[in-house]
Amino acid sequence: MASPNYRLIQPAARSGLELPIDFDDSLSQAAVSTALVSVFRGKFCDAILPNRKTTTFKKEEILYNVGDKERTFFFLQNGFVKVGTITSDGHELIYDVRKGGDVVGELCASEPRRPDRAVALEQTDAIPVPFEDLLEVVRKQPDLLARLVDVFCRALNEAYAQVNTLAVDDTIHRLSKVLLKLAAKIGQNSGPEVEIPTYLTQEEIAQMVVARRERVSTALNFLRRKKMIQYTHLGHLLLNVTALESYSA
Amino acid sequence: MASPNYRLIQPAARSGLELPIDFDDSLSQAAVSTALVSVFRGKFCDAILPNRKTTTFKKEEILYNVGDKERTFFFLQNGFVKVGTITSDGHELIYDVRKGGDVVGELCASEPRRPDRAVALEQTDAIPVPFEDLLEVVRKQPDLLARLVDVFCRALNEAYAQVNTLAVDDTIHRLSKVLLKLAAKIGQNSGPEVEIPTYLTQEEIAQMVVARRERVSTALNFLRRKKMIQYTHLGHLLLNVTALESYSA
DNA sequence: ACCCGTGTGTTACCGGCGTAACACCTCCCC
DNA sequence: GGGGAGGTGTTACGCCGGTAACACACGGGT
Repeated sequence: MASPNYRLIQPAARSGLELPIDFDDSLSQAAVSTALVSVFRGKFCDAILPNRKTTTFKKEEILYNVGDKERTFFFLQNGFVKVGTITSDGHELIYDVRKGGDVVGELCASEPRRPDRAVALEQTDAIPVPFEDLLEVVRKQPDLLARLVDVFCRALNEAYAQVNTLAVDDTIHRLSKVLLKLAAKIGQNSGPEVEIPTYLTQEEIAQMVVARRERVSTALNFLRRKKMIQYTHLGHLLLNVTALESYSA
Repeated sequence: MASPNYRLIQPAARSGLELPIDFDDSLSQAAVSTALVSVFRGKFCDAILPNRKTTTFKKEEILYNVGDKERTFFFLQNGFVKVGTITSDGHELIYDVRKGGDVVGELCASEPRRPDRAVALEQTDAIPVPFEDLLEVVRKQPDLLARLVDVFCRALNEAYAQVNTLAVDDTIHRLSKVLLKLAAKIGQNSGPEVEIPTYLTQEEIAQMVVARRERVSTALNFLRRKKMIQYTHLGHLLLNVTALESYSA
């Protein structure tokens, strides 16, 4: 498990460290999560989470795995988690990344065995809640119903969006969309750019893009040369969201 | 809008009309829908549908379209409907096919504008129900909650399954899986085989497989030569489900 | 009877991406 | 400090599948 080991690439990237100039401030809205973030915040947390124990998962630790039979949702308190599966040919595939405030594990609601898995990207605190408990709370507080439905519906929308991009986009455009999705879901404003506040290997990015790591490496450097992305000293990604949006459109 | 215009292909297919011999009777379970079928049947229908008007949609007619703003679910009474979208490059993409007993339109729950659309494949009767009415019913009859969640969760599972197959399978394997999904969702037992009881053009099948029509044409004939599929006199597909299953595994 | 619209079957070409193979870098640990 | 492990960067090769172009089949309308 080594640290960010990218090396600064060729003259093109090395020669110009100044930022692109065409920024506007529509960036702020990009960092507003469209995900499950805060959907469950507020009333939901108040109704469900008190008197429950939080569990801490270390980096790389598995919250739940493919084939697991317990039906529990996890309410993330902080940290980052990747949600995905292992494909039939044994490779990992990442559907989504979620952070504190989000819920994971919702796919267990209709299957006896989980088809997916969730793994901590950083140390993460989460509160496991049995699905039945959740239903019970919603039954007693019907005003929470819309929020529960919303969680599923948003996930469904994202899944279809993924199908769409797989159907029409090439690797670079899919990569751009993955980066924008990360910005929207876990990004933090960092000056005029948006930072992805966790370290992702190229392999992991490739598992989100659905492409080989080698292609993603080349594509990332293409975007670096275009000044659409750069790295922080920690190897975190720094995204020029507006540029990426106009590129991936 | 012409009728089934496939032509029987070359010697290989023409010379042998006898069925493959290795059938067992595990076929029956293949025709059991894993979809939204009958999830909403029974109590749900009793609670929601009485006193509502059914609308009839002719073949090719649109139940709802991309961009629509009304939030209504449609409870299908009979017929067949394709659910999909129009991609950014203007091509159609089909996520799913549903039949009488299923619900469509659930994606409107969290978006102001529909990202998807539903089109009748045959004449279809459907009962539109505003999403708010649905929530109201569930709030009053909390025992329906699990079923509502189940609808979304199954759709989510299927969407991820689609992502998985796009990530790992080539065209022929994706085609096999599409056919098996159709068998499971709308298939009818017809002797030892399962019939798809509506006519689908190769173009439509291609939109489900996510591949060009030309490739699907070739792939279908490959499967015909292998005796894994055949056509009825109406151009309906007849599937050797066990053979397809062992092939696509 | 003819034509045209729609659907199917097939092939040649070429581009994107998976595969394989390798170089180099950084960190960690012995 | 040397080696190994894990991560990144790059290229040559080959195949799958998109593109384009065309032939044929059928049915409906004039």
